[in-house]
Amino acid sequence: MKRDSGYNTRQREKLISFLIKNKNKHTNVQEISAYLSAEGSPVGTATIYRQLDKLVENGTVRKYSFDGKTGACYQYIDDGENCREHFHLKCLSCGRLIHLDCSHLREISQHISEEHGFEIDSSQTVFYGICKDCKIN
Amino acid sequence: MKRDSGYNTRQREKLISFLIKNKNKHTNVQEISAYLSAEGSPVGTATIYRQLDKLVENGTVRKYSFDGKTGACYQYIDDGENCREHFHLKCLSCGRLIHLDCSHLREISQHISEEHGFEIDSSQTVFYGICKDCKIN
DNA sequence: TTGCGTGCAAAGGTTTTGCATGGCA
DNA sequence: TGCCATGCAAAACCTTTGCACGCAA
Repeated sequence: MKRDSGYNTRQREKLISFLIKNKNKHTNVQEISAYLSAEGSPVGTATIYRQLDKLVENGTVRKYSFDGKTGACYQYIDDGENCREHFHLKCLSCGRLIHLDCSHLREISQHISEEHGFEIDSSQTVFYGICKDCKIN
Repeated sequence: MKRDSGYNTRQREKLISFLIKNKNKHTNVQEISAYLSAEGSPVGTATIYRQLDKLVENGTVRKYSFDGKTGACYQYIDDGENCREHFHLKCLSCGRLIHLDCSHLREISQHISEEHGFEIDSSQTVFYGICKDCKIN
């Protein structure tokens, strides 16, 4: 993972700083832009998109596309949690990202690989749905 | 399921006809519009969206929102035939969207629901990876 | 006749792109 | 100095909406 690729600009630092601070939730370009402006370090929208693209590319950030309507969401991924080994569940209601390490699920990769010839990249794959807590309410 | 709700207009018939003819694959508004125009029965984009909304509403059509970029995909749902839930595989290399209807995979939803209390929305969930063809090359 | 359906054009929102300028290494 | 990064504005897209007219029932 080439986390340090690219120049180290003020905009990039502010962006990553914000993403890390909000790594426990998903955020979007609008939110990022508003925050950075309010903080006195405005960053152009185009730049935000371009930086996010790179971060998604090198695995630092994960991108979620729910509805084309709402726009994409982004979330910083911690190095420590080895997210390549397990799957993720993203709650469409509360936005929580659940790390799911389950042997039963690991069979899925194997099955799809053997029977369908498709090699799943679990670091990019996210199951969307409604989590336990949100289902109750 | 109130399949016969609404007026029976020429536009609606042409649209449903096209959807049924392509029920084995995903289509989108652009494709629908182009086809109907080429066929000599052009239908306004707004009308297509409005009709699709209704069809999705009453369960005749399923809507998929993968990438905000590509726009939404739609698929006619047959009672009994292809109305079972299925998953999608998206090749990160060639971009192909593979439509995967497999009983083994259907267990996944059930497992995650029962063991982890998470209700998967298969219309939003996509497995990312490398497809058979791209793996060879 | 009634009121939903349609088409057009305009508006809305997100994301991308062109181009000149700025700034890291 | 050589490139990459940035910002602005414009463009590209997909989708929705307003409004007058058309048409099914």
